[in-house]
Amino acid sequence: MAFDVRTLCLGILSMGEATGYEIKKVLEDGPFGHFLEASFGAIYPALSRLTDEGLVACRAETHPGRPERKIYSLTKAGQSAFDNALRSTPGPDRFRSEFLFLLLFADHLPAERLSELIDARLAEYRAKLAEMDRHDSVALSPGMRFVNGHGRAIFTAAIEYIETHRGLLERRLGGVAAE
Amino acid sequence: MAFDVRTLCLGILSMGEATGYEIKKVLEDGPFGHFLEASFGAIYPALSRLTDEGLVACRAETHPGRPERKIYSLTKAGQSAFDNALRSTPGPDRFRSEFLFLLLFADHLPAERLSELIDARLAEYRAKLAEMDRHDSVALSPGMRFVNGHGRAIFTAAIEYIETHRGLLERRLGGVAAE
DNA sequence: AGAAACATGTAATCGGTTACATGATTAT
DNA sequence: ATAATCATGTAACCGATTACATGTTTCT
Repeated sequence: MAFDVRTLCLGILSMGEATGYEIKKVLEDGPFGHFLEASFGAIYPALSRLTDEGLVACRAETHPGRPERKIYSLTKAGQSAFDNALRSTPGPDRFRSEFLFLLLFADHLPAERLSELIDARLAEYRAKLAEMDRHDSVALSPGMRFVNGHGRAIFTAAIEYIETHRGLLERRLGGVAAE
Repeated sequence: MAFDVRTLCLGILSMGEATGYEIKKVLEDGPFGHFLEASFGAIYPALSRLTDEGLVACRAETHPGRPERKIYSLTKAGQSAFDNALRSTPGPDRFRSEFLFLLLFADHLPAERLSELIDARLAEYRAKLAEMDRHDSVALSPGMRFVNGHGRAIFTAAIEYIETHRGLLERRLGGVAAE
């Protein structure tokens, strides 16, 4: 079994019951947000299918005048399916960056725009880092703390690298050799 | 225009003419390999379409008894299409890691298997790092050097983090508090 | 008053992977 | 001998995104 949205749902539900909406939120704002994501259009159908297959159970809370709140939880079959998925060897990490692709061709860009781009990205990274710092003050399992720390380590390294080496791209007409 | 395989091909061809096969190789082994990839099944159709649209030109070398070698190069229209694509704002970085997902549930895993997994991943990261060090000794454009250095910075940080914090996952029964 | 959060779901579309098909040459 | 590299292409399939459809409640 691959680590697709279904497995993702199983994993999140193994931490406790949740609705589709909450799964999406935890993926967006939780300590996994920097390396996991899924859209509603993927989560809801996954949850239905998982229910049909008996891997999750669904309890509905009805509030008149609005959509039901469907609270999902892992069944025993779901637990063992997930433990099974956990036994498979994880595939390679995938990192794709349009930003880095752009920087490859930094010399095709106006200097001003290049600097803007770098500043903006740096700001985003700093914001993510701050978010991760916030996560760390919340009570987390060892796995989550490790993973959150990993994210912090990587973003810190990226920021530091970009800050100290951006001159390589922005200094167009030679000059003092750095590093 | 998004940064899809077509744009990727345009970008690589802007560095010089190449065949589909070579584009794939440069993506696999070149200094971009850690954040860009594409399969033959995506590259060849992209190149055909780009030819139909007049963004690349194709010159075929025929060698009797084997498939033609089709050498592609950017046309002027292709160059401006690429410069145009470069003007668009890059989307967010996407990083997905099944490995990290697995570590989230480290407590569900047998201790031995966990250690194996970490060791294996560490070895892979070190191999990638060594590859990047090799790339750096080759003459590279500033953009490529920056990007290659960025990869090195990130992999170095990841390795160091995992090495110094793996105890958080492997030490199951409490013990000395670290960090 | 208006935006954002809460809440679920479907359908069209898409970009891309995987597997298949073919076959010569070169290195181990 | 056998595997790897060179070399191009097609077709089936897939997982997922985006946009759409709907409607309440709460915050600003």
